[in-house]
Amino acid sequence: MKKTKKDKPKLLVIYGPTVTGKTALAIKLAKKFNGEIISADSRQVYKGLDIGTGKVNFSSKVEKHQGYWIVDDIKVHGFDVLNPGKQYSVSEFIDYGSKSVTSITKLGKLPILVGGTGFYIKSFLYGLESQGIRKNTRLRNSLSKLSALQLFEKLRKLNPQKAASLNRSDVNNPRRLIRTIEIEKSTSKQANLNTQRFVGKIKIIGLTAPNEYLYRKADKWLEDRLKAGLADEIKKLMETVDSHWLSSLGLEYKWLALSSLGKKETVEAIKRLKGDIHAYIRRQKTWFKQFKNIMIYDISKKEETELVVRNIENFVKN
RNA sequence: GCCGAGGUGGCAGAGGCGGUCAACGCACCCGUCUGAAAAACGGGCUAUGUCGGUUCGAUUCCGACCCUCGGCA
Repeated sequence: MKKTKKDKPKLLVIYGPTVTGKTALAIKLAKKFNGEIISADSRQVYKGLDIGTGKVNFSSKVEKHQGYWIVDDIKVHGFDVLNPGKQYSVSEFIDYGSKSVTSITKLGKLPILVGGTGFYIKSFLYGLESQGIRKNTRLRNSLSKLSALQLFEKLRKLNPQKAASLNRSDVNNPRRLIRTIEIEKSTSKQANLNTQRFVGKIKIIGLTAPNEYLYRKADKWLEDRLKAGLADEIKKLMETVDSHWLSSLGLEYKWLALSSLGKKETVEAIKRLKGDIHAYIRRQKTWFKQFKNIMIYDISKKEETELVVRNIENFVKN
């Protein structure tokens, strides 16, 4: 059978800051439109990070597998992909996501990409040119001792134009500078440039709400997770995983690890954690403008949430 | 009531022996983003308790008042 235009793959994307109910909506939509979910979340990929990453609501029926969960009878790809302590990156996400989309599409189902990691979603949809340029651990180790200023000088010698093009934020950002140098030093730079991206019909739904609304919801969410054993989850992880790795994850894994180690009073840690979550919500919101043709809905307004389903109905039937 | 200490931005808290004062952190707001992205990084916001006095000039010196915290009663 020949493929017609109708066979062009479709992808539904749901993006939004934490606590906007992305997963719950995705599950609802997956049931309604015969879909499967792909989690675009840099922390949910780890096994054992369940409560803190909010993989699912407590009321959901869950069946865990390596690399995916079945939640309320819906398959969610991208959970428990690797063990805690390991490194993950966008590049791996792109590969994983592509494979998942392909396999879901083959089943005749609708792939639904949902997550709060804007960088992953953007790269997946529009491509990541430098994807082929791998990380160079030895180089990174030696560069990690240098200051941002020193790194910048190094980059300027390698590629003055590139150095001059950096914005004020990146000039002071050691991590970004190291990566930029890494790309410059890559011997097969041109050959490795990759322009692969998702090809097909895309529908992007953004979920949001006013800051204060999300802050309140996030604080409540955290209190609930604490009652549900979040601290124990982290203590358990600390038995097998380096605490530096844990705290490099940020948010709950950082602050509760610190308090568990006695480096911070628990009350203080929770307070700071809430502040960090609020800041994270703000940062996530700035990603909305990175997506083309995104339709943004305010979840604090009931009318708008009803529009979402209708909107997607059109996309699916098209 | 008396004695002592003190009142600095939304909070916390430095400094300043009179000269556009005003750090850092937290909160809040805005932003950056091509292999760590819940990371990393950039920018912004608001202040000297009140009223007088001395002085060219007061956040800094003097006085009164108000308030807070200790101690004595």
